[in-house]
Amino acid sequence: MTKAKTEAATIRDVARLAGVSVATVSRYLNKNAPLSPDAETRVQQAMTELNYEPHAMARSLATLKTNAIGLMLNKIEGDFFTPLLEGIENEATQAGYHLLISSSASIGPGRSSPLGPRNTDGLLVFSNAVAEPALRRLSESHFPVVLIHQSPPPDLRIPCVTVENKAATFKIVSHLIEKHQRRHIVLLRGPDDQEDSHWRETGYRQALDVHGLPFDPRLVRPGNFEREMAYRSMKEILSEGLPVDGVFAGDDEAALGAILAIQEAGLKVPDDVAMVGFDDQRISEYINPPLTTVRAPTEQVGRTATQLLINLINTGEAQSLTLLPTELILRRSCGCST
Amino acid sequence: MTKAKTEAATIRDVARLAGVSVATVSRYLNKNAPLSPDAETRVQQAMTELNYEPHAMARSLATLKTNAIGLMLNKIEGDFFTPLLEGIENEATQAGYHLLISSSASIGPGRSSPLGPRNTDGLLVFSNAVAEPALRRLSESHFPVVLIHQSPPPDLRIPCVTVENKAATFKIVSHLIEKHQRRHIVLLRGPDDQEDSHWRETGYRQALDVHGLPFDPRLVRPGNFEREMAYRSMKEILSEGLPVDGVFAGDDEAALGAILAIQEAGLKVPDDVAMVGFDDQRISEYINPPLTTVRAPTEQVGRTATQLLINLINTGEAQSLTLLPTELILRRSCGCST
DNA sequence: CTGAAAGCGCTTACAG
DNA sequence: CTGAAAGCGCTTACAG
Repeated sequence: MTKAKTEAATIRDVARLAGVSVATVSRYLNKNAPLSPDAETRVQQAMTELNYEPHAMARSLATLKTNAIGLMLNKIEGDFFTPLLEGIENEATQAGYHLLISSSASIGPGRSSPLGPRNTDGLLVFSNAVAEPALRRLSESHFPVVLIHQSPPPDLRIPCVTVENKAATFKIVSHLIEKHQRRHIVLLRGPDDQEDSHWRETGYRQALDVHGLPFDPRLVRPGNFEREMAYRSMKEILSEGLPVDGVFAGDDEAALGAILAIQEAGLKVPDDVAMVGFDDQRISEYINPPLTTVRAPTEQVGRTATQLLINLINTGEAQSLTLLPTELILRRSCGCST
Repeated sequence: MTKAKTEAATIRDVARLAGVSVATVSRYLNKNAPLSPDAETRVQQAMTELNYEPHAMARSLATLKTNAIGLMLNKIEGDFFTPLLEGIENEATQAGYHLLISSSASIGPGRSSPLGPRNTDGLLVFSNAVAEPALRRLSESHFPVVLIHQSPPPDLRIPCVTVENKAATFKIVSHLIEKHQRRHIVLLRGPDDQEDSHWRETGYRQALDVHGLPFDPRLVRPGNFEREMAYRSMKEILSEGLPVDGVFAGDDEAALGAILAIQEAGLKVPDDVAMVGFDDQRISEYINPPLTTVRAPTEQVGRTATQLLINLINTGEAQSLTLLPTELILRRSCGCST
């Protein structure tokens, strides 16, 4: 066992060396009360001489503030995870907060969440990483929570930040219809338990609607934001002989699988079937043909959510819904020549 | 301000309700002393009735253990970050530790590291995220630290886990020489302050050496593990008219830039110039031609480092060097036909 | 402007 | 097996 902790100087040591009381040192630390210049310099000196650093835990216990925020997510994976975390970590440490991370995948079932009021001042919850009952409990005890890419249950006022899924999907599907004259556009749906899926489906339907195209349920298949699933769905739909001239794949990952299925069927992207995705993963620019897709400001999502959470911690208030704008990235898979 | 904390039940509430002393509840919690069955059930009941959860901070203060480990890195970015963190987070929470993350990039200069003996039981340090003097201080106070992808200063015994950079590079460069008869192989060097760069350079030189090829300093250029830099270096070397028939790019990112430069010069990969990288980024499989490279077990690096750290915390001992094996991924850019 | 003292929620010798 | 009490390192009314 290490003894590092017992060797470190405490506030009492500093007080003794400076010839002042513990309270005075504390006041110097927190700069929350006037101090004589004399005392100030003596404390200052003692602190540097002892190489003193306040003990975070002790301070937390005394103030009932932890100066930490927590991030809960399902699983650490995927292209968007890094920029999301980068945004969060940046804002958090800039605001003087520590960042605790926990993925529910690695918590054994049954064991309760390791992150909560006991060790954080507030929580960032990504997608459906925290089940509704637990969310409800947190919310009812007025514990600061901000949701990312998921809206709260209708009766709970928990702030949420996400991206313009619906509008972006509307735009990209409309692009297929208007610019490239596609009429039979497949939708590869995302997983049911992710809210992004639903908004994207809504955007897809709206785009058909506005352009007077009929909604054909046979063109809607599971894609699950996965390459494999999308591949199989696409294979299947092609084998059924339905007329298909375009695909909104749900996300880029699914687009990968769908493109493969199309090419294996001897058809061409985009000539025979135009393809669009969502996310703008890094590889989407490199595949053949390069993928037309939607870029979401993921780092910004992280930053904004963190700012909101810190606001919520400090003031008790935060905007309830933040929708960040997305950007259409036109490449060759839709038929554009760029 | 939230009042969540003052509403939560404390150990005292549990004791009162159960009709026992605070000490008894504590003993039940820690299961570190015999307890009468009667007391046990009463405490048990009181705890569930009050929905009691021990306060982590208070416990930390009393035991001088934080039950948290910290991860320090320079910047949250890149393809390997996600698997690394996944491995770390998994091991940490499985062992009952919290994970604190801090990137030095987001700490203002001057401000001291937010992670240390005050709020963690041990630190994982990635690459050169912590400067040597600070590392020395930690090590001298016997604070548990494990280094990732970086060895300690020679006089410090800090455990380190990394991958077989040298052996892997030796193998992949030898492959270029033996299987594809390349004789003029460029080395695009990584950044000087990353240890990986040096081992890879050593592996490159060894491969030339063993095969009786002369080392030509004109073939060694800065690549910096960056696409842009590699592109420029490659452009330059090609314009100088040196005979070049192969490139070890340092990493995949650099290979991207180098391939572009070669193709822009009207040459073919791999026919005119064979290309190999290091990392096996996700896109490396999708580029044209698909990149031959080295795959490192990044998640495993994270897991192993975390296990070592926890061992170090508990026993004071840990293996000083762990070298994880890598895997050669043969694709078309080297001339293999797969 | 400054100090003595109580308290934050826990753990752990020390007695019994 | 169990309780009273001191202590972990800080902060913050309360007096002065």
